[in-house]
Amino acid sequence: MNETKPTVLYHRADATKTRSDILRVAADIASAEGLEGISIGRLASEMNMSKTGIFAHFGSKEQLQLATIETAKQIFVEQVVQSALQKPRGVPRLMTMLENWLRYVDRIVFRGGCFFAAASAEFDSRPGVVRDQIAELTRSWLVALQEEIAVAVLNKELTRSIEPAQLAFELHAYVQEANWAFKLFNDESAFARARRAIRNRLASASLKRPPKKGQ
Amino acid sequence: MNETKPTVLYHRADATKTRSDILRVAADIASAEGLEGISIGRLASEMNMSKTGIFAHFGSKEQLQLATIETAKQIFVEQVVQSALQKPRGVPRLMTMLENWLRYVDRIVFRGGCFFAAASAEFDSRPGVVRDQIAELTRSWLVALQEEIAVAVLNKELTRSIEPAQLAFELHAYVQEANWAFKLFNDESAFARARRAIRNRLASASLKRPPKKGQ
DNA sequence: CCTACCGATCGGTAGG
DNA sequence: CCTACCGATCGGTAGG
Repeated sequence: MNETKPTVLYHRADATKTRSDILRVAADIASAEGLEGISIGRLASEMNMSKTGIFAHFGSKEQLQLATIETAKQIFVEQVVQSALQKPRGVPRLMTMLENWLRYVDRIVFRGGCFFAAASAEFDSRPGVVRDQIAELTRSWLVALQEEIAVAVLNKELTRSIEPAQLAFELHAYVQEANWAFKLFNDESAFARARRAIRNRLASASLKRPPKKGQ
Repeated sequence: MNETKPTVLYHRADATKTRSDILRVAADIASAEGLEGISIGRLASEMNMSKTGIFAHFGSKEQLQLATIETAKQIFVEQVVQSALQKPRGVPRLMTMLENWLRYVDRIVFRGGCFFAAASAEFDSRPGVVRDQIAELTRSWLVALQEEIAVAVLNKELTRSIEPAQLAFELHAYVQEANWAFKLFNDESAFARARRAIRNRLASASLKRPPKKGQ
């Protein structure tokens, strides 16, 4: 079946490529069907490889899950974080982070929506290193939002009565809700709702002008 | 092992009781480990019954999942909805619904947090009747919030510029975020954050007084 | 990277 | 409600 049949040794470059191919497939499956859903047999058939061919790259299912999370993190950074780092700190960077996140969900970078939203819901009641890793990465995203808010306060873009952790909680809630509604109801308008919520919340937290009531 | 060994027929009342006992265990497991996590074998060992003893009550795993959702719905109505129906319509009832929900998560009615938050994240990418049922029940909770907001606007408790679906999106986002943060970070303070967010949002949407900026 | 295999567990059935 | 069983699939191992 295979065109090349390596006899004993494998080129390290090929193995690295194979590994990262496996992990991209794994991350996509995991976002939709869970990190427990990425069975080694399933990956094998999807990659046209033997089970042990997959297994050899990771050594255990838990290691496979951890490697999948690492891959998802790289994709997340690439899609959501990187371009925001070009923006001035404070509100502009904060807005870009949130907007990038919404578009990353809308563009279906992962079939199951935000990888970390799915993974954290799946593992929040399963103690272990997988859960710990998911929590740590998610925490650092929340902290990044929070730090940008703190900068915005220092810049006087936002009133100094703002508590960064509180505002980060609220803004993060909006985007998570958009992911949730989009996935569960197939409802594109969830993104517009999240954008509106963000805009209003930042307006009411800004010094510039008194917030318009209601909407 | 069992004290009573029915030979051929079973009292219908006993069977009904057994069924509901199975389903309460199933709902608790499902909230933490997913609706796919409630295997028939696992339920059998947890209930000290045979697999077919469990199976006979439902006929298929999918029917078991649907019955588990129905049980979770009853528990949700009992814990979150019922006492709110005693309150006057509009803002008082809305606040009670949200507060009951936060306490239902904090009190760990289900080991995995809100049953429907867990189930919707698990099934949002798995088409079928299970997903449809989860979506429908969740939708009706969102609509209930929305209707209470609409009443509050009619009552002039909230400004008429409020769009109920938008405000429901935001308030629902806060409580979901609290469940998420509580489960993932074991962080009790998430409830206080949600309460603060709700209070501020309703204040800025109310006619009574100009919202305080920031907090 | 492969074939061949392991014990455990899955949902489900036959028959009582 | 039970025992006894089915084929499929799980994570993982032996040996190459």
